[in-house]
Amino acid sequence: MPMEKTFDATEAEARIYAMWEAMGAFRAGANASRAETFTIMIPPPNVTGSLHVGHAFNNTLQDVLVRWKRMQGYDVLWQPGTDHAGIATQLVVERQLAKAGNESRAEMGREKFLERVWEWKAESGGNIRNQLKRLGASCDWDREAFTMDANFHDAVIKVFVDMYNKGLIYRGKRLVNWDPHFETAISDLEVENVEVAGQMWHFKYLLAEGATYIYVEKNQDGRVTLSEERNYISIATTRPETMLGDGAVAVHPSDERYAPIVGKMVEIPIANDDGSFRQIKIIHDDYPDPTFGSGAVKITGAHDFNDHEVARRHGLTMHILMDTKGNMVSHDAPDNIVPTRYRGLHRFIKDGIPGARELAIAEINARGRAVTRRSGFTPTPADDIADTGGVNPALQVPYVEDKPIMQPFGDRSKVVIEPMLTDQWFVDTAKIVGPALDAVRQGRTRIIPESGEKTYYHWLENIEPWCISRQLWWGHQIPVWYGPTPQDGYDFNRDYDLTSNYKYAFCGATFEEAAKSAELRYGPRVFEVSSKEEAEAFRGFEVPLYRDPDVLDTWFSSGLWPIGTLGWPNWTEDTKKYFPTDVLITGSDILFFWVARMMMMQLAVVEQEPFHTVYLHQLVRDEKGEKMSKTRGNVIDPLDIVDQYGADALRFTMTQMAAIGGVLKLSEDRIKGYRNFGTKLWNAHRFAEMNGVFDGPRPTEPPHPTQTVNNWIIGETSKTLAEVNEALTTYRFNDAANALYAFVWGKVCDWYVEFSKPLLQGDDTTHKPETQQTMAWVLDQCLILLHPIMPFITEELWGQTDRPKPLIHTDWPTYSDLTDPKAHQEMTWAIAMIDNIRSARAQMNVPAGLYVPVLQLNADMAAQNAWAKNETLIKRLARIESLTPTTTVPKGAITVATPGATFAIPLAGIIDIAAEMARLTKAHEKLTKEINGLRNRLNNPNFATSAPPEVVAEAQTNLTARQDEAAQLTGAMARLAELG
RNA sequence: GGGUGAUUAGCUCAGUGGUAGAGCGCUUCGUUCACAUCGAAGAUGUCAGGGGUUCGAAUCCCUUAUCACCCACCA
Repeated sequence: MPMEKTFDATEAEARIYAMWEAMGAFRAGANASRAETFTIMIPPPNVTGSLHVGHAFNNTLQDVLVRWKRMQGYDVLWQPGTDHAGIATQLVVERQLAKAGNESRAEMGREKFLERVWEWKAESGGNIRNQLKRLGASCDWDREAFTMDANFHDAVIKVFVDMYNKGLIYRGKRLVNWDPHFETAISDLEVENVEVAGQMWHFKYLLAEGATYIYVEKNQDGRVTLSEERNYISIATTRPETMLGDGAVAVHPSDERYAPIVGKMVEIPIANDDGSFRQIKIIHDDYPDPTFGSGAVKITGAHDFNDHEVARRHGLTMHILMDTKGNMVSHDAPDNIVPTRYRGLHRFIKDGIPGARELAIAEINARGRAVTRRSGFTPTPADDIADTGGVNPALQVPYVEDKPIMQPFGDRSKVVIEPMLTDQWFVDTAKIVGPALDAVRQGRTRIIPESGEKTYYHWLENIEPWCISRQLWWGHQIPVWYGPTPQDGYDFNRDYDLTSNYKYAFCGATFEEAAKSAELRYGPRVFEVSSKEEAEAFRGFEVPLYRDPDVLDTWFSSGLWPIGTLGWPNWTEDTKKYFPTDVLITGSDILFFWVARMMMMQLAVVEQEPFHTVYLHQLVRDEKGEKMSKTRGNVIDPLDIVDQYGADALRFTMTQMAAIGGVLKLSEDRIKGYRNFGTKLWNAHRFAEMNGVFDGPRPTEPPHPTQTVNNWIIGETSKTLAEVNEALTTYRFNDAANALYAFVWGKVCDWYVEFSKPLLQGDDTTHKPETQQTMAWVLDQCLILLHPIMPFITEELWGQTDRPKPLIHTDWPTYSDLTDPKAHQEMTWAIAMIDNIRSARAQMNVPAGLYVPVLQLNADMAAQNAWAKNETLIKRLARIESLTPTTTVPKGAITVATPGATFAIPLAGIIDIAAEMARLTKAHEKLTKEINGLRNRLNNPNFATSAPPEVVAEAQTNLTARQDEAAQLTGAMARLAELG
């Protein structure tokens, strides 16, 4: 049955993928003919996720490598799987519950809620897998892993316990980024700063007991610009509500303005419940910048990262002002410093309800402790902010503020992050960072592009402790149980997050394990309870231990992805065989989140690098270079592309654009272009089929034909193989795709198929069969070489004939350079001649279909030979009727100069002499320019002595050739001039 | 503030010392003869500006400008 005119991607892709799966084509070790392994771990997408263009790009590149290596006979494992994605997943399920009007998470309790999450995972966790399949991803799906699988969980817990026992994990009260919406700590890396128009307020902090000082301000020349007696220090802040927790006011030691009052006390301008004002000290610290604001900074140790450092240096009390929801704390504990009227208020205006900030401003304003603007400040209309709630606008200064926002990953909401002083678990990264740095520095792991290494060093060399606890339910629960501290009694009645109440911690993979160490302290009286409330209820009985309710940061578990998916902590056959893996392919945006952590953790756990190469690919943007986002409405859904143009077109486009570095701007026009490429390949096969090329057996070895064209295309094929190998070895995916595009379209279709027509369509008993054989072989090579990038259409074309194996398991070729130098030279000449004749004809408006007689004025041996051997082909492609040697050129002929030969096409009456003269002049000018350039180089004595000989020789050859051509043109112009 | 990278054809981008490239778009011509998802021909460049190294620079160095991203951030 003859082939269809085009490839039906939708129908064929599903059928072919099913065929591959049915035969187990993707299984680890499938088609392995050698012992070496090649392992890639998929960067696990969120289990909540659906495929976006970033995934499509990332997985296309992985699949290209995997298919290439599999065809080469490596024992290939591409390990798929998904990440449980703590926050994102918990949120999805919570929203679902709310939507369905179910009990909330809090109402249903931890156990029941987790059941719901697992149910949800079972229902929709497989979406992304099916989407990856549509792309053609050849993962070993039988091994699909999940970061909450039982074995993976064991690995995670074991690592926690080991690291805990080695002192690499500790619990501490630290200032962390706090998400008041989810009420959990988040990683520094998850915070994104967004510029917003904010305000800065200036307030007077009065000196205690009516003290005064002379405030002197100087300009840069040291001249006094202001000198007055003051009883206050001016403090600027963007967050007035935090002044309730101030521990001091800091000024820079070099700041002369405040030298007289350092060490004195000032009053916080918000009254305590009893009407008094809390007093704090003015201290010296290097942190304040004397040139910014008033140069004096209020220090709120519990709610600002910089202030926190200052407070620690000076041993200041850190007053916690807010609860886990971002409201002012309302409990009655004696250490609550918040005045009664502020308790329970949100920290700032929300839903139109004024919060602590607005109340504070109003009170301060009423007391006249706002600082009016100093001279030199010109108010603008923007200063009159609408929602000031009766506040004197004079004391507000507009200010561009960087607000920390929860990074808008997936479904997470944007919420302003609050620095919070809480008890959290940390990895002491400084202790494990060394091997991860050395691995890259010493080249055991290479990062591509190299700039990634610099970024990697920069971050790791300045690494901060890693907060790994999250106040969520969905995730790996921290394997630590708390027991009572004897001196505190059984005191669990304080707020878990907001107190420094120490509890004895016992770590173990299971309760039994943790209990063993607990018994060393308490004796054999411990038992497990499910919560601290329950522990409280058992006060006075035996010793109740309750498990830390927090879970581990998702990145802590995904940091173990390479080894955890391979069976570790057991050293299984798989672990031994496939670990360490080979290459990690991922976006540069998760270099710190994930790559650096995998390096640190694998090295800490098994002292091996998890992979030898990290390829950081571009981030995908829209055609304008903007991030794709739902709000911008510029999202390209890769599955829409697959539906419309087929997976191969998308894959080829992405591969072709995968240059090293930069961003990838995806546009639909390109995809369309590469869909056309598939059609072109398809039609070349159609041509072959119609010409009996596939009638005989397919040659598996390069044929040895007699015809120049056949030898030529075999040589070109071998060059392409070398280019593709080189490109993929060096991760230059775009080079591989471009080499194939240029070969298949530019060489095979544009020239070889055309050249082959007279041979195939004649009935010569040697030329025809050898051309059929050669074309069959060449087209097979096209399919093989393209398969890693365009697996579907190539497999479909491969299957047009009976084959021993499907293409996916066909051996990647190993032949080396098959170029026949004579064939190469002849074809180069023939192509140049055809190009030149076509060009001259087109420019002189010779009808395209018209066969013309051509006169040969002169030709060197090579040219004569090339003509003689390929006369039929050249005549057909250049539309030449006959070639006649001659010494005289008739009137009204156009001249065509070609390497080593000059031709004339007599076109009396057809041509326009002026146009021909213009054409020749233009060509001559171009040549002259080149000749001058070459001559200047060669005439420079330093060139001959300094440049490599082959460069000099090449320049000389080029010069001779150009001069030759120019001379021919000059002759033609002279003849033409005689006519005119 | 620190870091990294970018600036090449109308557009999107390759190109790490040896005659400036691709795709798309554009212009002209052309469909019985694999393919109009096509073919043939053509036009288009101070390789951001300035300086330096070199026989030779889009490429290496310095500098200026603009832009992008990452990290840290001024209360």
